[in-house]
Amino acid sequence: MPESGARRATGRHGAPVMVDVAALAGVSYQTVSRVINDQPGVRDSTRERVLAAMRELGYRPSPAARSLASGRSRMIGIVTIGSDLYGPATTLRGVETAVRDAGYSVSTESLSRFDRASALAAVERMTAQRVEGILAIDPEVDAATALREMSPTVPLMVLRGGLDAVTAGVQFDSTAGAHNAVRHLLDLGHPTVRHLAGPQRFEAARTRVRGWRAALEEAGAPVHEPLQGDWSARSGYATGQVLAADPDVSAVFAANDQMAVGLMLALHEAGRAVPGDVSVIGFDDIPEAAYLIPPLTTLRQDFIDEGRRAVAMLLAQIEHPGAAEPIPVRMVPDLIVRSSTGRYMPRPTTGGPPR
Amino acid sequence: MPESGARRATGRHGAPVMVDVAALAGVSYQTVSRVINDQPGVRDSTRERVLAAMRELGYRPSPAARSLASGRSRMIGIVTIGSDLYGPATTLRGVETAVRDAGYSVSTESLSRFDRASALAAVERMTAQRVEGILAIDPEVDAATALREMSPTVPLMVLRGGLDAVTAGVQFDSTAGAHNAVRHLLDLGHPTVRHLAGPQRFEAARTRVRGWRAALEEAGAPVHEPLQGDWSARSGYATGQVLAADPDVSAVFAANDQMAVGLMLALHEAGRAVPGDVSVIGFDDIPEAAYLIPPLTTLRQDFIDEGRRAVAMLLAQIEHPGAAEPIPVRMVPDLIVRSSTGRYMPRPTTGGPPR
DNA sequence: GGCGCAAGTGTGAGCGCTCACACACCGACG
DNA sequence: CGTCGGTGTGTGAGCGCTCACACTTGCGCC
Repeated sequence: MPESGARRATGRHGAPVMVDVAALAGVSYQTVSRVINDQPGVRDSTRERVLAAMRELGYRPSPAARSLASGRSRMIGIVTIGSDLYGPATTLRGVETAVRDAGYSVSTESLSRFDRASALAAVERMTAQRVEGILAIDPEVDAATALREMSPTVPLMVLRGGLDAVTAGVQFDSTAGAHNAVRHLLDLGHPTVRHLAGPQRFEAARTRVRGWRAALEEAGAPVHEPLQGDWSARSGYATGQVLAADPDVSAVFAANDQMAVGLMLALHEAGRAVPGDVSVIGFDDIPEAAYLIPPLTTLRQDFIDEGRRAVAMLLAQIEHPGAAEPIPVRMVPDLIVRSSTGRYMPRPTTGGPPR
Repeated sequence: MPESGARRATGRHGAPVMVDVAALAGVSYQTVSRVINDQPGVRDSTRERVLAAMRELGYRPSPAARSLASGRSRMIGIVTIGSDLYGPATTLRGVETAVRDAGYSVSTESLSRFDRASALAAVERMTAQRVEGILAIDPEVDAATALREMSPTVPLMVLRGGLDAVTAGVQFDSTAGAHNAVRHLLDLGHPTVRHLAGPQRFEAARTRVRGWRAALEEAGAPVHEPLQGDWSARSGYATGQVLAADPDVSAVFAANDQMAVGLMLALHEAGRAVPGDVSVIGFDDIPEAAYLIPPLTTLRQDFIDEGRRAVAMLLAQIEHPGAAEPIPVRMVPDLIVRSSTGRYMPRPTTGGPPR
């Protein structure tokens, strides 16, 4: 005589387990298992009964037991550079959501520095956790190389890790963004465009340099050595002071919005108006970009979508090992024109007639 | 005759398991288990031998099996509001690091909206994953209430969730920050300070309002109704336009730096100089704050440390259930004075004698 | 009417560990 | 010199599931 409604629990730790559900529903535990994994071969009426029993007991399958018995953890490891940077942080959000939507759980690790050593250590920890796949977001270039060279026990996908080859089948091409930024400035009449680059240990930074250089060369404009920043407003300010001192500078493409912030302050302090004297363009479209003084022209990238697609590839790889030629995917950021860029105004030559 | 050096593997899925290590080391699996969990009662020489065997085989214990057998997942769930906001994001980093350092693994869930329903759903999912404790960062106030009311099967800690009571033993008092911000402005001679508040469904926003109001009342300064923003630069801009139109406004305290960004643009566009006509103070000290035009005076909070302390409390609660009176912890942010705040300058009265 | 066959259901074993013991072995004690 | 109590080690069982089967039914078929 089953005391229906009573919350019995057989499990050592109090929670109801599969046999409890089975007993309540009057079936074997195997049938319960079939229902949980919604496998075929269970009569609808039976399924309903099992479902009801599960609900009544508040039963939830033990992930540990499932994973032990099945050999599958249904967990994806995400390793990312944990920073204040808009790009990686946003990509992470997209990736996490996509993974979870696919029914996997996520183990995230945010590295303060995504170099070779920490990459390897992180992957090591992920492996120990028995993840079924690893997604690396924005590793430094040498870290990406190390990851690729390592024989991975699980599918590994590197997002924005550089090189032409790719681990898990996609290759995002993002030179287009920088190219468009420069094109925009050139179209505005600027003789050339200076570049405030990100740290070259990141592929995203290299990509921007390549796009910038290509656009310049295409247009036959002079190419000055890019200045080096570290993504921060601080570095944008420091290099901005250098740029501000050069009267020939009329347009600057910063590799991200944060550096553009610092750059604009340096320009402002030097008495050079934006966009009157110097046009500035950023990259990323951080939420504040539209509210800077002046509102910043920039490029918006769909990080969420990028993350989503990367996840799709990774999961495909997990679920159907083998297969899949690397598919090149072109990421074309949108140019958001605001007030920090304007027509080229030749500066009045000292000692000569203006204009 | 053991073929030492050979990578044998008994496990169904290829990886070496405990008995493999035991065989190689010439002990029983139980001894291997003792070594892994570094329990006492193993001779040093034996321990060494086991360790060597583990290394040779590249053995890593199966978390699923451990957790199934021990009933402990050694996993902490973190639920947070996943946004571009500096505070929660930074706190999350501190929390994650602290949890991992304590030898637990982390399951993070970033909610786009941390309201009642999503909070409950997230906790539900965490519970299904069998986490041993849950840490909620910056839930909306009603979500915090719901979490507290729910009978939690595991220790639950709410960070910045408001109310006076606390779930897991700490109570962070952060009214001091807002108080100091206002005090600073008052000391500069401003007759009063307007407040650009964050969304009141967040305790952090309410806290700032309380601190602001208290400081004003203490000083006997007039208290105007705070304006409502939503943490974004966008909303700061919108409300900033209102403020800019009021010639009596000489000092504004924004509940976060992002809103201050928008506010400053609105002021600028209205031709009101910062800090000449209006002083602005923010909150959080985002990395860009020092590079805005003008560099923003703000309050810096040690989010990392806050996270660390919260984790310590949670883990204490997990490891020694019961015990622990709520300990009030006072968070006193540092006032970072930059260029967006200045002495009060009475505006020239139209038609009357100046000053 | 006995056969095959599908659909639905149950049984045994085992995933890789930890727990609670049981068992050796050693020196010290009366 | 037998017994006690430690210290180190091994044994049995079982955690809550999934896997690979084996087994029932009911049905249409020759």
